[in-house]
Parts: sequence; structure tokens; C-alpha cells
Amino acid sequence: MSAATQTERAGKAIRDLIISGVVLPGERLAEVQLAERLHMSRTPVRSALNTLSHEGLVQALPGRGDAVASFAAADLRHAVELRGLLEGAAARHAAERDLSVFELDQLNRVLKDIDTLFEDSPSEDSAPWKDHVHEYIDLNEEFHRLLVETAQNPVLARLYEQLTKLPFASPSDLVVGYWHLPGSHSKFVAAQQQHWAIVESIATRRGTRAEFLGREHAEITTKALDEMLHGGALARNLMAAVPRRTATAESN
Amino acid sequence: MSAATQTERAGKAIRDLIISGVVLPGERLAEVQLAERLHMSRTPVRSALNTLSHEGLVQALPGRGDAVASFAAADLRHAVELRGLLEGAAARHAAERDLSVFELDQLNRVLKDIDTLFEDSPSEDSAPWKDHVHEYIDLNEEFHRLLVETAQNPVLARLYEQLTKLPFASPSDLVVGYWHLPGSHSKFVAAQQQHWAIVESIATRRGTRAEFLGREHAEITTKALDEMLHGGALARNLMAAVPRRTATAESN
DNA sequence: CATGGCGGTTATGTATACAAAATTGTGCGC
DNA sequence: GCGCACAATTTTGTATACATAACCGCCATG
Repeated sequence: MSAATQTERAGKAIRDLIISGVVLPGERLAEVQLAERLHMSRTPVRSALNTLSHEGLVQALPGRGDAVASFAAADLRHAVELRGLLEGAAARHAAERDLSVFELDQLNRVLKDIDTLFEDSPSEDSAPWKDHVHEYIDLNEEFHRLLVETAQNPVLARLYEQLTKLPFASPSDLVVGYWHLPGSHSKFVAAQQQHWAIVESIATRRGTRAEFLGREHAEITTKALDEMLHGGALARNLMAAVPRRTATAESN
Repeated sequence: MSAATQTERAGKAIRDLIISGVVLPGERLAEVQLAERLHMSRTPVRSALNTLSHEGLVQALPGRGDAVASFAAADLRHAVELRGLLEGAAARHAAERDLSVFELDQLNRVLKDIDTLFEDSPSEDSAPWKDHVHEYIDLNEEFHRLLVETAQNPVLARLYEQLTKLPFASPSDLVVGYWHLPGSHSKFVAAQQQHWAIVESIATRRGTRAEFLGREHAEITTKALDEMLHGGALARNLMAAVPRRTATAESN
């Protein structure tokens, strides 16, 4: 039907269960229970849980299966900061190596597309602003992906991928929730200016500037994160480590 | 016998097969074949391969099992540089937070122990120098482990762990091969001075200095790595991506 | 009443049989 | 002789049965 293998289906399904908050942080994930719910055998469930534990979404308990991982607010901030660190390193690597005009064009084109988006809605009150969220997310992710790819550093790319597997560390994870908040428009415009500055630094081979711009770029996300945390706009089901019994039966 | 579960045994065994060069980079790792060799069923082998692919030692081929991962010389350098980046971040975090005297004492004590080692053999010609390798490795690893732990940043710690799972990215992976090369003594002494400088920066809350010292500290390893690469002292079985047929039968 | 062992129960760990997919080899047609 | 399709074989993916270890309540005992 949807995915290729049962294991992939299981991974997606369990991830959704966690992110949507159906299962809460700290809660045990029993194989049989999951297998029943997903209408498959324990084998692919087990395999998926193994993968998810490596990705950090579930915590493996030695000899006692797995539980949903829980994160503190500080963890979110740290993850974003680390993404900035890695993207900064990527920007430096890109700046310090010989990159083709094609690669630079790729980066420029994505940023031009984002510019077009903002020209189309120059303020928060503009009509198309609201509808542009997903276009922006796609383009933003494409830019960050390109940036890491352009560094041509497989080890860095791997580490970056592992970090952004966390459901709040990816470049666009918070965008959808922040887009509609008042004052967000200027933040995204500022972020886009940083995008341009990063590419300019890369094009002119200024590695140090590129690195620090990459790090500073993450600060905007951190700011947005803090606003969302204080305003309660962040309905994250991953954070509160509320212990809850397994409770398959609702008899009480 | 040795380990707790078959899966752990499989993981250890396969890792050894790869690191010792029994199986070469790019070579396919068939489950049945491994299961036979390790005298167990496919299930724990499969589980271990899954884990190893997340650690980066084997590469998962979608739908076609796994193959031994291969690394280029540039990958080794990049891994070391990234370790410096993360240790620098850890040092900064440690410097910028309120750490207890106990934590500082722990760091100081490890460094004092390393000092004792060097006082015991002040030059390469000193008698006990050769025998101190493993003591140094233990203490060095303890220091780097403590440094990351002191940052109190679980996301960073996780990322660091994932990076150092690579068999050449860990702080002491190259030490044993470099120890006996001429001129290494001064390098280790210099590294130890950087250790002290890092702890001093942390103690005096100088985060930026701590971070850059952490990054610079990795440069020594990079230097050592280059020497070993040029001198052929690095008998790594992970690097050459020699394609080889599966060849269970040697009939031809 | 607290505690510690004991057995029932449930969960994970492992083996194996079977299904499906991919690879390889082979033969047919051109 | 070359290429393509098809079948044989191998390999991975999945289900299920069994083994083993962890958990939980109970009862005996101090």
C-alpha cells in the first residue's frame, strides 16, 4: 500500500504515535502491543524500534525493550545550537573548497525562489502570506540540505542527518508553528538575509565569516523557540515526562 | 559465554571481522554466511547489522543487505576535525555553566595522573615510555569523556558518541600507532599542555578560549594522522575500497 | 508488619519456516 | 554474436513458535 516494507511502515507508524502524542514520554513500547495495533508481526516492529532508538526518538532499555524518549526544553535549544554549529562547519568547508558555478547557482536559485515568496507577500497582512508556509518550508529545507551537501564532507553530512532526525532539530520543524505568530514575518526576512550572506561568504571564500553566519543563523530559531516555549505555542508531546501506566484496558 | 546476548556477541564479532580486515571494504555481508560463521541464527546477526549500519561501520543497501563501509583519508581527517568541533562546544558549555568543585577536581585529577606519567618518562628514550601507552590511552579517554560529560548537554553527548563510534574518530584510536614513532613524545606533551589550558579556561569561565582550544586540540591528532598516512604507519583495513567477489567457494 | 523467596505471568531474545524480492544464469530469438 | 526475457537460485523480509529472562503478586517466615 503505502511504503515498501513492513519495517518502514512500522517505523513511520511508531514515529507518528510518538510525535502525535498518542504514546507519552517515558511510556513503554511493548512489541506485541505495537504489533497488534499495526497488524503485523513482532519482527518488523522490533527492527523499527531498533532504528528509532538509534535515531533518538525512543530509548532502549537493556533487556526490557524500549520506551518513548523524553526531552527537556534545554535539549531543544541545544539541538538547535548544534545544528548551527554543524551548518557553520558546512559553510566553512564549502567556502574553503573549489566549488563549481553549478553548485553556486543551485544555492542562488533556491534563495531567489524564497525572495520571490517574500516579494509576493511583503508583510504579514499580505493575502498570500498564510498559504506560503509549505512552499517556504520546502525551499528552506532545500537550502539547508544543499548547504551541507556542498561541503562535500560525508562524515559531517552523516552527523547532521543524525541530529536532524530529532523531530525538533530539523531546519523547518518549528517553522509551521511560528509562521502565524505576530512578528514572525520580519524574523523570516532576517533569516533570508542571513541565507544570502552565507552564500556570499561561500562565493567569496570567506570561510570564517561563513562559519559564524551559519552559527548565528541558528540563533533566530532559538529565539523563535523561546517565544513559542513561553507563549505555550509549542504543543510538543515529547517534552513532558509524565509517567503513565501502560493501561491497555480502560476498565477503571 | 562472554557477552550477555547473542546480538551483542554478533555485533562484537562482526566489528572485529571488519576492523581486523578479514572482510574488506565494499564487501557484502550476507546474513546466512555470517550466521554460519558465528554459529547462531540470522536473527541476532540481522539485529547487529542494523546497529552497525547506524554506527557507520557497515553501509545498508536498501533491499540488498549490508556491505562493509569504506572510508577515504579525507574522511578520517574530517572525523577528527568534527570531534574537535564537538569537544570545543563541550568545553564552551562547561565553561559557561556553574560547575561544582568536584567536577573540576575530577578533571584536574586525571590531568595530574597524565603528568605523573610524563614525569616518569621525560623523554622518548626513557625506559618506561613504551609501557605507558595503555595507561595514557585510558587516562586520555577518561579526560575526553569527562569533558563531554561536564558540558551537561545530552544532545551533544549523543552526537559525540555517534561520531566516536567510528573506529578512527575516538580520541585514542590513533594513539597506539603513533606512540612509538620518533618525535611523538613532544606531541603528547603538547597535547597535555592543551588539556591543562582547556581546564584552566573552563575554571575561569572563558568559554570562547575553551572552545577554540578544544578545536585546536584536534589539530594535533590531524598532524599525527597525516604523518601516519604518509609514512604508511596506518595499516587501516577500512580505507582501501577494493571490490571483491563474495567467493565462499574457492573453486576457480 | 516487614521481608524475602517462590511460582505464575508477561515480556524480550532466539531459532526456524515460509514468502517475496533480487540476482544470476541460461536459452531463445534476432 | 548480442540482447532480452524467463527461470533457477540466492538473499532478504516476515511470521511464528519456542526459550529465556525480567516482573509481580502471594505466601511463608522472621
